[in-house]
Amino acid sequence: MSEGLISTAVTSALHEALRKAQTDGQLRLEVWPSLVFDIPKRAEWGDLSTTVAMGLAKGEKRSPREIADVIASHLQGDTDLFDHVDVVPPGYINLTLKRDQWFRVLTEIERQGASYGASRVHEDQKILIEFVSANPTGPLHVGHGRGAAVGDALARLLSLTGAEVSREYYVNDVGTQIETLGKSVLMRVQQQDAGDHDQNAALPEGLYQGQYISAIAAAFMESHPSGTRTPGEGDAVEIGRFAKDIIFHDIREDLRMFNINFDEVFEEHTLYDDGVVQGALDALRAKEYVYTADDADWLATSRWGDDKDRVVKRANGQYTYFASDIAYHMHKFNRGFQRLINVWGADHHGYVPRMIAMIHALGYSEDRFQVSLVQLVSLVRSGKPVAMSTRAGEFVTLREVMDEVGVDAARFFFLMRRSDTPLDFDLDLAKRNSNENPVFYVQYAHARIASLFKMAREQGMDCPSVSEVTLTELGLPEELALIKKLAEYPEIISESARSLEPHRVAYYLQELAASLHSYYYKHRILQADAPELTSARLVLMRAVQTVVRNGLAVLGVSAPEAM
RNA sequence: GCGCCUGUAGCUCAGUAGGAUAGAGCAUCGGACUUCUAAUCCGGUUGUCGCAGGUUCGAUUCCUGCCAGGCGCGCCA
Repeated sequence: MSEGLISTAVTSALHEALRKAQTDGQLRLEVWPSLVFDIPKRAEWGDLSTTVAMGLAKGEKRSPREIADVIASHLQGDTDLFDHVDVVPPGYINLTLKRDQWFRVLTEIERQGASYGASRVHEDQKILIEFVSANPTGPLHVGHGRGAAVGDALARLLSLTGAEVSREYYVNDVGTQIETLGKSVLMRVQQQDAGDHDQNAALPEGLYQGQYISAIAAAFMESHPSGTRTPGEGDAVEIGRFAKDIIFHDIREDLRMFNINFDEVFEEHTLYDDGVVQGALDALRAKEYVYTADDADWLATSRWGDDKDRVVKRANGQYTYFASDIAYHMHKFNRGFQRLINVWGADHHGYVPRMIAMIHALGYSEDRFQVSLVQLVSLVRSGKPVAMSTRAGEFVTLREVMDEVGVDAARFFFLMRRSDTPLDFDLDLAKRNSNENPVFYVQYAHARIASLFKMAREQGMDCPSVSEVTLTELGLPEELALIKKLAEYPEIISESARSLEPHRVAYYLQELAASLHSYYYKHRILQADAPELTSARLVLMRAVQTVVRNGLAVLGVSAPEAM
């Protein structure tokens, strides 16, 4: 788990201390403990602390205090690393590092630049992240936007931690949906053809209601000039395909504008065209996981904890969506992906157990499949919720939100809460240019530093490299606090990637920005009469800027040079 | 009825692979602009971590039961 420079050094020191205690016969260590550090809540508890002694007490049959003393005595020998080591009841070991150790962080950030935070925790994993996958029957709404932001951030996090990641969009283009879409457009075409221009009249229950249907109808009539005949029922499928192409084109356009690009768009119909569905079901039938009952075909998902078995082929001969999903996920594994991550709306959570059962049926371990559930977004304006009703087609589109608040604010807001909790998206707040707005606050930290460098250049100062400055000039508590914050970043990234929780990065950035603003306000950086101090501070500022930029990049938010 | 998620300060939310006196932003009150961006900063106030048990040296975190809210429970997609 330890990925940062400091924690790597401290972990190996602790490991060494335990090993020595063992060879000296002071500790038995029949089970080797996991070496975990916390950042203490209070400064007087040191830079890092570990509860390892408390965990060992039972196995060693000694008090945590005694064990902590033994470990601490060995750690104290490492005078390069530790300034001092304290043991505090009931058995905490609190570590305070030499200031020089913290300065190494600045060297590391300068050396790694945009790669600072990267690691190899997911090395050799080939991961497929499927997200958005909205049906091409209407424009993307804000909920899709949140899923898009989350999926993309997960992709960035996982590839930053060493995985080979593919972003994929699955298009449901089989079944009744496209036909329903076709019927919806057809009705508007017929209306318009009959000279009825009241496009607000509701369509029958079950059809798509939005304004975009009328627009597509108009486009259809333009490309299929009338005069020959009025389109009828038989044209629904053709019109459906026509509409799907337009809608999907617009979806891709919205996503491009939202700064999200997919490596692959996977169309459901190819699973049927290429016999993948049939092949998957045959294979499962050979293993006796698929059986026939009541004229339908079932997958025995209850074998793996699902409430009941699930139909894959209906009595009327049609396959269910689940059948496509089985084939699709088998196909994902067959393409060489070790790990599959699906980002879904939380309203689909009931579908997860049968998916997990299916993964077992296909012969894979369930830890190779994860679903990240993304909860609803409610828009708030002037303190009041914005009315949204999918039924009446009155949803707010992703495009509208992007147009109103901008891509950066939208992405940051979608990612600043844990994705499995509902999100209140305050449109007024997202547009505000003040510290109340977290996106602004973080971006401003970056811009502020950029502006500082501009000013420095105007005064003939370039930002020096770490090796050229006297780092001991950085003696203020706020400076050390900033460096410690920067040192945390690699762990934030690896934890965020491990737990599939990008919001941790958003929180971290707000904390880092707060430390920066506070420091910047209190202490002047450019001081003509103190060139050594100025140089050291510029180096620190550049490190902060690098980390802010890197963190924003994980969220897909820009880091402006000026605001 | 069954299942999943959620319940932490007035509001919006972090924190929880068990650890020390539970945090942030907003709101509110009071301060700071001869300054590299005051687009900012500093300080004060705020808690039965839904309730009740259990496991543990130690529980907001794990287990059980309840309460409240959301979502889901088709040979729909």
